[in-house]
Amino acid sequence: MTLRAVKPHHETQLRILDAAEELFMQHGFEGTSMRLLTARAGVNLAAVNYHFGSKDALIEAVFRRRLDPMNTARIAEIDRMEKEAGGQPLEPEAIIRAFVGASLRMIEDSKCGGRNFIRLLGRTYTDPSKSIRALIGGLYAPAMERFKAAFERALPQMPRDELVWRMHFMFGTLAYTLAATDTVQLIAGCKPEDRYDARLLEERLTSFLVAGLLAPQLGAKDVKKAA
Amino acid sequence: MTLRAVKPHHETQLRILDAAEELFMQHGFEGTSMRLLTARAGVNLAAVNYHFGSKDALIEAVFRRRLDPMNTARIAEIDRMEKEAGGQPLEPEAIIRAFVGASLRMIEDSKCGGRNFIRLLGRTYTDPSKSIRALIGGLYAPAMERFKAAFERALPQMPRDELVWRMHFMFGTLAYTLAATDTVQLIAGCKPEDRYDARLLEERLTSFLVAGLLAPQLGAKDVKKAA
DNA sequence: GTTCAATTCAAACGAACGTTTGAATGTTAG
DNA sequence: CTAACATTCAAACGTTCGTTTGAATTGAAC
Repeated sequence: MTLRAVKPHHETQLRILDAAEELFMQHGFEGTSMRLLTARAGVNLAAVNYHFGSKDALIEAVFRRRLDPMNTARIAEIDRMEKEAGGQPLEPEAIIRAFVGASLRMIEDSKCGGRNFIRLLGRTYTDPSKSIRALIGGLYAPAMERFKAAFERALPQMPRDELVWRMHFMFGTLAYTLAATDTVQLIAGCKPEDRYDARLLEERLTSFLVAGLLAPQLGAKDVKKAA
Repeated sequence: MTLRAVKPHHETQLRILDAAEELFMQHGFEGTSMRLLTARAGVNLAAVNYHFGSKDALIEAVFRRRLDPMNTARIAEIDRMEKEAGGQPLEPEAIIRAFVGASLRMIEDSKCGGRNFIRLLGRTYTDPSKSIRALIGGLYAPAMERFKAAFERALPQMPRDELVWRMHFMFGTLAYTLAATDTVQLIAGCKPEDRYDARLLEERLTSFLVAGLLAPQLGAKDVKKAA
């Protein structure tokens, strides 16, 4: 035929990755069997092992596909903002927005299909498997270091370990918010009507995180007393 | 024999619950097989089905054992504080401390063995299985409602949906902090030396959460713009 | 048209899973 | 002692898991 379909560097792999993203989110890694996954993707059972090698390798590929570009974009945005500021340290709020925005923008982008991934990612931070957490940690490490440096420049008066803990809290708030989209209903008393508005959520989340990051620090006596 | 061991309302059940708590935390529910679990507990393979009925029923029992007393204690503490205040609304910080303290105190109490449970609990909020999240949600519902009422009295000027979101954020921060005790190292750059000091952590966490709860609210224009 | 490598396919592999069974053992009461 | 019950035990149940196999099919190069 004259009009050839573009070669998608093998569509089978994409079908598998998309199905895996959705099913891993719904049922977890161990709860998703290869038979269900390949059936959903419309490919043969052996296709995963042929194209990816193993189920574990597929899991890694699922995360790499989205996480690598996302964290690269985060770092690039911080670099751009710092260059734009001309040596001046950034506003804490701007740094937070750069980090939070990258996740929330993926929720909106339905074409990217990243909504499933974001929820999957949120719950994988606390996955029982040590190897999976190590994988995620490794993929996040460069961005984490970059943001820590930006925060240190923005908040030179804050002790190092205090900053580490507050970044941990902020990271956790974001992760949980993305993962547990249905737990809000538990607090609210079940009203799923409130459709996810990523823009509004970003404002609420940023406001919360900025306040937490800049919260009054413990006095030396408090730390002493606790120790 | 004359000296009989006290009957612990069947020690086998306790051995199973303790082993389940530890192994569920380490490997997750699906990642923990009955054979490994019963071997760790030092009981026969069939003991779980005999005493609890099924693996799912065991999971529920693991949560009920700790969660019911914990949330009962939380509600009792709020009731006590409100009675002590004599009709006056409570300080937001006091409410937060009542909620956070119940979790963190269990970490310290090594006799209770609740440290495993707390970490297990933290990651179960985002468990893929809908039935498990429903179980946790049901066990939390009464305490959640009680705390929401206390917050509404403490912050009468805050819109209802704003409060719901901020409680969601606070709950998430706590859950993640408890579950991902090793992710701090990712941010800090791997230093497991800093042993968990629950008292100090409570101060840090409370300071962060109070600031977040009382953060400046979005202006009406922001909400309008986003919608 | 033939060749050759890449991919898909149906079928099967051994292992591990949660659960059940029926006999053996321990415990309590008459 | 014995009857009745509760608990433990080794063994097996049927099912599902991730993976492998070897033949069939496809698509491009010569």
